[in-house]
Amino acid sequence: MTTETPARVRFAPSPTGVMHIGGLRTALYDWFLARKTGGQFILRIEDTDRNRYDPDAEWHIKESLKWLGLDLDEGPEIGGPYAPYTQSERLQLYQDAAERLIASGDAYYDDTTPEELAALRQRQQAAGQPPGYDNRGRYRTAEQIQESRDKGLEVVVRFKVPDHGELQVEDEVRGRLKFDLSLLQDFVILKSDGFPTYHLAHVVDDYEMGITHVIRGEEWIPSCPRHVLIQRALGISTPKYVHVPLITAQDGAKLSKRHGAQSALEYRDAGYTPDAVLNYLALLGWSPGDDTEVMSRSEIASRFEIERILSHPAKFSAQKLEWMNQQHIMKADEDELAEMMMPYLERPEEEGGLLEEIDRPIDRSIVRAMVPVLRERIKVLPDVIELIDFLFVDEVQPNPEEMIGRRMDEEMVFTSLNASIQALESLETFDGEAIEQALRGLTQSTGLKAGQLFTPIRVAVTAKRIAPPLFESIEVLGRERTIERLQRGLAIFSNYAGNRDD
RNA sequence: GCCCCGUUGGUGCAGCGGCCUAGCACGUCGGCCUUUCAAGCCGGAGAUCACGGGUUCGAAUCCCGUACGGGGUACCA
Repeated sequence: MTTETPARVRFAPSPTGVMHIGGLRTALYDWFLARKTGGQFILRIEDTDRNRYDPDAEWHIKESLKWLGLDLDEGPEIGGPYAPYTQSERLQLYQDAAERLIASGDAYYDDTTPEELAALRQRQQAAGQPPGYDNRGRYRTAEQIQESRDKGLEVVVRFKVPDHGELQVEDEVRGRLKFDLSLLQDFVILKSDGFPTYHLAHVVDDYEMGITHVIRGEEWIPSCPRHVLIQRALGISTPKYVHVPLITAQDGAKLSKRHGAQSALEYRDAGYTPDAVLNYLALLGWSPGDDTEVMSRSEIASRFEIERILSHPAKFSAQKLEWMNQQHIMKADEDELAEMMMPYLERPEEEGGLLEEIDRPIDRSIVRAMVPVLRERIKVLPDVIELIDFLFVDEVQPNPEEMIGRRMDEEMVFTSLNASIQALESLETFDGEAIEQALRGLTQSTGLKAGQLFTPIRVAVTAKRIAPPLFESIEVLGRERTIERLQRGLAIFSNYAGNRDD
């Protein structure tokens, strides 16, 4: 492995809503790079838009990172050498930077009102011209600005973009990007409320915090020259830029509510494991270079390379995610898997948990015992519920009709039930192996085929047509309850068969 | 409109000038196994590598156009 210098990377979301999986994927790449190079993974909250601020968002972001297991080295609350890590607490820094830019002639105060801007835009549209600021504020005098201030008009600070020239930016994914500066208008760096815009704030912070790699979505490419311009004017270094491709929905459009779950925690609630989501997301925009798909987080972290990040957008496939989840469930440690299943079983019935009548906390030893046969039968964790609920209730309600399987008659049902009751009663040790031996032996003595023998038993014991393997189920249910159910099944079936004959 | 990025089977990737009669995975179809359901195993269908020009002895791979898709064009990030 090549020796790499430790990367300092930051995940810098804006607290404006739930954490989208696109953002999560970016955080993932940050984390992988930090872990692989032995660097730091930093969380920075970019709350410079007071209008869109959502007080719940920060919690949601942290909860999402925690769930995925992306541990932070620095961030709000936990702190770090560059605290604070919330931009609204760092305003002085941005204001100082803006003043420095004004002093050097790279920025200026602008009192153009929103109304004027709107009117300008309208005129441009009417004239068929491209909309954009016309840099009119460049020519304001200090006196004019003061006058506006006295009148109570709002003043912003704009960055002065060179009128012409080409600016090149090195992107780690796409190579050299070129931009024509004559097409870029002067842009706001400090808003009239004293808050910085993204452009100023993140450039200042990335520098202050020693960020080495800026990993962000490709929607930032067009404004990248602004960032480099600010850096040059401030005389600070440019970090490595890593613009990662977008994640789109099946129809190629931006992922949204319409396309199924979008927030990280929704996937948690739906029963996806963190490892599977992490694995799947990692592959959406990156590949290890060979055909390996199912990987542990440490394997991904060690194989992760910026050079292998893709430059084209990836479509999110819920189907493949399901498969990935299944793969991780099948590879998981059995004790851990049982623990992972518990919350889904325990949650209230109306939230998809076990029936209300079943007392909580539920018996985890039952779940644990069934894990080996459950794991390859579920795609998401809550799938276990309908597979094993019969083990938790006192009584089941088998449908006698279902006891008559394919190529079976009533007589066979009676034979199966009677013979199995007898066989199980006389068993010395009641474990899966003994149960299997005893019941399989019955095919000889009764002349029934396996399917004919087991179908009535399955229905009587589980009241299901689709159930986990029988022998394990019976072992976990216990001799007494199994026999009880077989007898009750027999009674129900007799009643059914009797009525049917009449 | 203008600017930027992208384009390999339905989907996600491999491919970084000859080993490609384009490989893997998901999905799909058929079979085997089998106490149900899964899992597993075997096999099939599915791509003129968006299109058109170059460069080269040779291009999915390099260059240029076109088309299509996406992104940006805010006192939002």
